[in-house]
This record gives sequence, C-alpha cells and structure tokens, in this order.
Amino acid sequence: MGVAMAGRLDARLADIPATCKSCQALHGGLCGALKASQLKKLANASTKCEVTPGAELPDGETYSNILSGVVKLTRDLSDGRQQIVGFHFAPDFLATPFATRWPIRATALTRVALCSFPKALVERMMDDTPGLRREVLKRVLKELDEARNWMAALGRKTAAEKTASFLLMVATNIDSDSHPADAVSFDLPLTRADIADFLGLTIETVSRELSRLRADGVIQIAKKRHVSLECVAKLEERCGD
Amino acid sequence: MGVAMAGRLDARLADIPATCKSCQALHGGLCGALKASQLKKLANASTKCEVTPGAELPDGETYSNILSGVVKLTRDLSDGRQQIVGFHFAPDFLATPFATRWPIRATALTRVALCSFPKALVERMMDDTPGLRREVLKRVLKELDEARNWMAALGRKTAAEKTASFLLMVATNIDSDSHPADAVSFDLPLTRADIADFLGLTIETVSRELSRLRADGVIQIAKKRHVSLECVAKLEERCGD
DNA sequence: CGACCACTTGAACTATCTCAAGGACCGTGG
DNA sequence: CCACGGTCCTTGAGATAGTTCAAGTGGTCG
Repeated sequence: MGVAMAGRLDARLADIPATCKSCQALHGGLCGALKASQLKKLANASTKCEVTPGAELPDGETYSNILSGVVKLTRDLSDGRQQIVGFHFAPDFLATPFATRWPIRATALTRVALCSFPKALVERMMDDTPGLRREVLKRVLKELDEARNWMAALGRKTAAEKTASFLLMVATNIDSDSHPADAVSFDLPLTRADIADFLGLTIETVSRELSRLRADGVIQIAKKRHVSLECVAKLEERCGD
Repeated sequence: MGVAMAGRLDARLADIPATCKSCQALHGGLCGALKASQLKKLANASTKCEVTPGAELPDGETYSNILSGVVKLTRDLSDGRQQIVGFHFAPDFLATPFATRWPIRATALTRVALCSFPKALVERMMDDTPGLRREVLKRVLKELDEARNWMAALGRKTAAEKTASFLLMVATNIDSDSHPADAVSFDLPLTRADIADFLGLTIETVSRELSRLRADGVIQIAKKRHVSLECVAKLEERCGD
C-alpha cells in the first residue's frame, strides 16, 4: 500500500479512456480487473445504449455492463405464468447469451444504461487475464448463490417471510438515500405484479403483506412505490432465516 | 478427425495415470480438459474417499469429482425447514467451498465415491489451462441455469407439475436401465421427504401426486422407490412448461 | 373532468397442509 | 419360521394460507 500503490493507480488512471473514467463499472464492475491497454481496446469496441422501462434487452452476442438501472430476468411457462429468476442492479454485468436450456429473457424495469462489448472479445481477454476470469467466475457464483437462496424462499417461506426478504434484498442492492444505517428508503423499481412474479405469489397477496408490514410499523409506503424501512432489524426478524 | 486425432488420443492415453484410465470423470467430467502431464500432477495430489448415505460431505478446501452416487445440496432455515437447492449426479464435480453468503450443505443420498484435489492446485491449473477454465465456467453456468429453472417450478408450478418435472429430471440425470427410449426405469435415490424438500411440498402431497401418476398410467412404482416411466411424452405434458 | 392504470381490500373458494390412522417392508431377536 | 419394532410410505378428513373474483380507491394524464 501507500506510495507505490498510489503511484501505480495514478499511472493507470492517466492512460484510461475518457469514457471509462467516470464509469461505475471501473470500480464495482468488471472493468476494474483490466489493464489500461485492455480498457482502451474494449472501449473502442464498446457501444452504449439506453433501454426504456418495459423493453426487452438486446441479447445478441454481447457482454454488457449495467451503468444504471435495474433489469429483471424471467422464465416463462407456456401458459403465461411467469417467474422472475433474478435481478441485475447497477454495476453488474449481464451476459444473457450464456447457453441456457430454458429460455430466459432480460427486461428493463427502469430506464437502463448499458455499455456492451462483443462476446468474443471479452472471452479472448479472459483467456490471458486471470483477474478477469476470476472476476467473471466470482460473479456467476454469486448469482448461483442468490438463485439458491431464493429457491429456499420460494419453496419454504410464507408469504410474509417472502415479502420481508424481498424488501431487504432490494434495500441492500439499490443505491438508496440511506444515511442513518437504520432508516433506509428507496423507490421500488417494480410493480406489484413484478414482485408477485418474483415471490411466487399473486399481486393481491403481495399488497396485503405490504399493508400488514405498514400496519405493524415496520415500513412506511408513500406514493405506492416509495418504501422506508423504519427498522431493519424488525424486518430481518420477519425473514424466517 | 480421423487418423491424426485418433493418434493424438492414443498418445495421451498412454501417458495417463492408471487410476484415471477407467474413470468416468475423464470423459464426462472435468479431467477431460487436462493434458496428461497435468493429470499426473493432479492424480498424485488426489485422495479418494467414499461417503455413506446420509453423511455430510467433507467440505474442506477441495474440488471433488463425483465418481458414483448422488449428492443433495440443501439450504436450511433456522427453524428446521429445509430446501434442497440442487443435486449432483455421477460425473459432476463439486466445489462446495465457493464462498456463499448463506450456508449450503452437501449430503450423500446414496453411497458416494469422491476423488478430491486441493483447491489451490486446481485453481492454479485453471490459470494456465483455458480449456479447464471454460469447462468450470460452463458447468457453473449450467448449475445456474438449472437453479433458475427450478425457481420457476417452485414459484409457479402446481404440485402435480412439480412432481412430473422432478421425475423427468431424475430420469435424464441418472444412468438408468433405459433401452427402449420410451420406457425408462430407475431407482429413486431420494426418500419422499427429500423429494418434498426439493419441490417445496409436504411428503403427503408428494405421495398423493405419485399415486395419481400411477393411477393415471403414466408411471409404475415398485418397492416404493423403483419408478418406471410408462410414457415419457405423457409425463412431459404434465410438466406445465 | 373523466378514463385509465396500479394498487388495495373484502369475501368466497381451493390447493395444499396438518393431523391422524393404517399398511408395507426390513432387520432383529426369539 | 414368526413376532416385534422401526422406518418409510399411503390414504383420509378437516384446517388454512394463499388464490380468485369482485368492488373500490387514488393517482396520473390526456
């Protein structure tokens, strides 16, 4: 640490493409694992785009960093039933075209800003950049861990527990206006229908459970979507795990 | 293909450690991505062990190939509710100590034979063996895909659909005595309680659904555990996806 | 202002659970 | 060989969490 390290970082910073300097992905995202020369190559091949809420993400042969916004991943049954199988929040990366046996669609919940790279280019970089490879693996493992955690919720938790767990999950992932550690507040990026599709419930049940949490003084709800956690500890108690 | 390829394979085969030659993992498993020299190194550092049904797998700092048997992965809630979040069948590899936020335990369902390697050694090999890296990533992605598929089942399918999907899943993963493509039969490696913990149901509901499938002529059940699929197509119809 | 959309709330309904009893298989010890 | 107890599984009947159907509220936007 100290002088030497700071020196290296400064040198790297000087070489970094202009577009990347202010980018979240450089810190929390994948790009942090890359050298300046690689960043340049990637930046040249990158395309930025915005997706409007409700629109499906282009799932061509690209890896994308999410610069801002929230994305849902859904798996649909043939008769229209839908299950949300995951979310992606701001500094995540998204690699939809990972071959899947069952089709999974990615849809923007909010306005989403993407920075996309050709799949082949990223995979070549992975081969000669152990740091990048490890980062990708680490993130996929985190997704797997989260998926399994929600399996437990879907299979074994009550509606009340599911709802509490969900609020806590969103609170920890969204960049909220939380300054006092115990009074987090944020705008839900989902409709009640989306929440229901995530928790394996109906929108009516979700609504009832949210109302109950409010009645019990655990949360406050303003304008339907703005949630304030009055007391994180009380919410945690209700998660059932 | 042809002569050149066959020649290379033969050469490799000659150098392969004796223990590995008859090993399933060489074909369907991870080891297939390794050179003979790497296999030797790995074989020297490997330890084989057997785990009795019901015993928890050692989850130290190792990667393990499953040589035979079936393993369940479970996540427990504090009050004893349990959810099975995945299975591992014979040529899979197992890397429990992937850092997880919520504790996941691996338990043998049948007698299980393992071939384990030090985690650090495998990870070093991954750095200079792109083929191995890709294989690991591919498998983790497959697990993620399966986890998400089951999320949809847990959240949105009926008990009948869950049961049908489960039977189909086991049938395609277990090496069954299937010769005619349409009359698969196998021994369930799980108790009704395990099935219930996987499907997010009670054992009574599982039992009822299995009875109904039998009554409807979709399956036969002998000695509680031995299942014959009379007609795979009929089962698929009942999966709901 | 009126229509629409997302949400809430109530009341009846149902899939699944809970509780309870009984049956099949298995190893053990007589 | 049978009786015994234990474990796993099945089946029934009643209870319930969550769904379905239906009506109503409140905010937003033309």
